[in-house]
Amino acid sequence: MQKEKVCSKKKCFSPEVIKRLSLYLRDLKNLQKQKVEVISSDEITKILDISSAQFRKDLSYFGEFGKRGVGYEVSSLIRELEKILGIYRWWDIALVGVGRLGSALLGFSGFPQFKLRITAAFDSDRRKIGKVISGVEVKSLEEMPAVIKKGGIEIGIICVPPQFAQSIAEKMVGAGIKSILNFTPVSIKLPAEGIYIASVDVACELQTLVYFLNSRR
Amino acid sequence: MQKEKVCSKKKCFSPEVIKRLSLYLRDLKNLQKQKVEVISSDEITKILDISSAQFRKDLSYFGEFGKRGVGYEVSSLIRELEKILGIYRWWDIALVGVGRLGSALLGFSGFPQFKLRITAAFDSDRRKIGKVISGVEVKSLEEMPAVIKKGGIEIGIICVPPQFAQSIAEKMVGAGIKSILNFTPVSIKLPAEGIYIASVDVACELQTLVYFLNSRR
DNA sequence: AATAGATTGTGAATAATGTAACAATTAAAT
DNA sequence: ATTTAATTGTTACATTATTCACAATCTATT
Repeated sequence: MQKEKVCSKKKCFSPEVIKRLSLYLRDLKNLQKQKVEVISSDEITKILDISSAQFRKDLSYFGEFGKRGVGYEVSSLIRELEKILGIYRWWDIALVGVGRLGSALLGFSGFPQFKLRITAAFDSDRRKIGKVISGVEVKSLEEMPAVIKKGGIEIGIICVPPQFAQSIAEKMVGAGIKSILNFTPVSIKLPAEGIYIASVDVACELQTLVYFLNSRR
Repeated sequence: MQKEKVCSKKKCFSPEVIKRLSLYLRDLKNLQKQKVEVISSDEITKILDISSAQFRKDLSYFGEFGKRGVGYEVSSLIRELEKILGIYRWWDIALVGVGRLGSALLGFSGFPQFKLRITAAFDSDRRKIGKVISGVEVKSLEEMPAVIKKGGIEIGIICVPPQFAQSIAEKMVGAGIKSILNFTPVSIKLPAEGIYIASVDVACELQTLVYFLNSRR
């Protein structure tokens, strides 16, 4: 992922645009639950804490979805964003490392809303293999490549202990995984082009907060 | 947090610099475990997948930590980064919402390395109150303000169901919390100035991956 | 002591990103 | 049928972030 640019019909834009788009979608769905039917760029960006120009510009890369003088119809903008983001079919996910965090993710209720589902889970610990967690059977690591290939799974989540992250990532890519969400606190290096890696490092997030806390004295 | 700029002795820089600094620290510690004693900006940024100029520039906002012609002494750069990031004392954290994710975070082993520790946990579920998870006793939500005040806790983690996130955040801030890590899939709005909020939304991260997967066809 | 090779720190140049401003359009009010 | 008020889509502009490029400095070698 990193800094490569993306191009649509209109122009080139940064991956940040896509991140924001999925935030827009999230908050629009929340608004829909609150029975909001129409919203202006000004109102929604008050919630999101960004400028209304940015919201409009982000959308403009993909088309015209609002009505001048009126705003955006929530339900139709949701549909359009889902189309843009690829939420028109279910996306299967393979998770490796069924520790505390892995188990928590297996039970995460926020996935179906976005047509995401973890359909396979793997661990090297014999005691975990065979267990069913939130409806998903934990399989042995040896089975991973076959299961990923057979299921055509393209998304992987890594929550193994850090020392195994790199080799698991390589195995995943070898089996056909095209993008990875990495929860381990290590940088993963992949030689293959076109594999996307996103990382979540809780300690790093907190450290950033600590810096700002500390700098205010 | 968002887009406000930060200033040190030298110049103004974006919060992104701080995020990278904590990544540098993380990877330097990993290198130290591998007995690497000196490293050049070129070598470390190969691991990090950024340009060496960026690494050097990021550091330059805070001082000169390398030796020309040689590189950076790993242990001393770690010390300097810890100083910059505020890792010179322990930082206590209050966690609200002891569900699957909350429990996972309570047991997360990556915190002590960065002098972070969750010292208080709260939940509204009577069945959870009184339980001890990873050495931390779960207390009732009603006790939260007093415990936060008494302990001088300034960092909060929110992993409650989304509908409660906003009010929990407000309560936390009222009790003295200065920065929040939000794991719920909602935008939190705080009127108070100078409160930092970082968010981790797993579904959004995955959606971004899906977009890139999908756009490659 | 001088030279060669390596690597930092940083000002200047470039590239990317975000914002402002306004014409175009809509709907409601008169 | 006009006018008014609202709000989008987009171009031009401003700001911010990243990279380049090279003088300064260090170590090792001759």
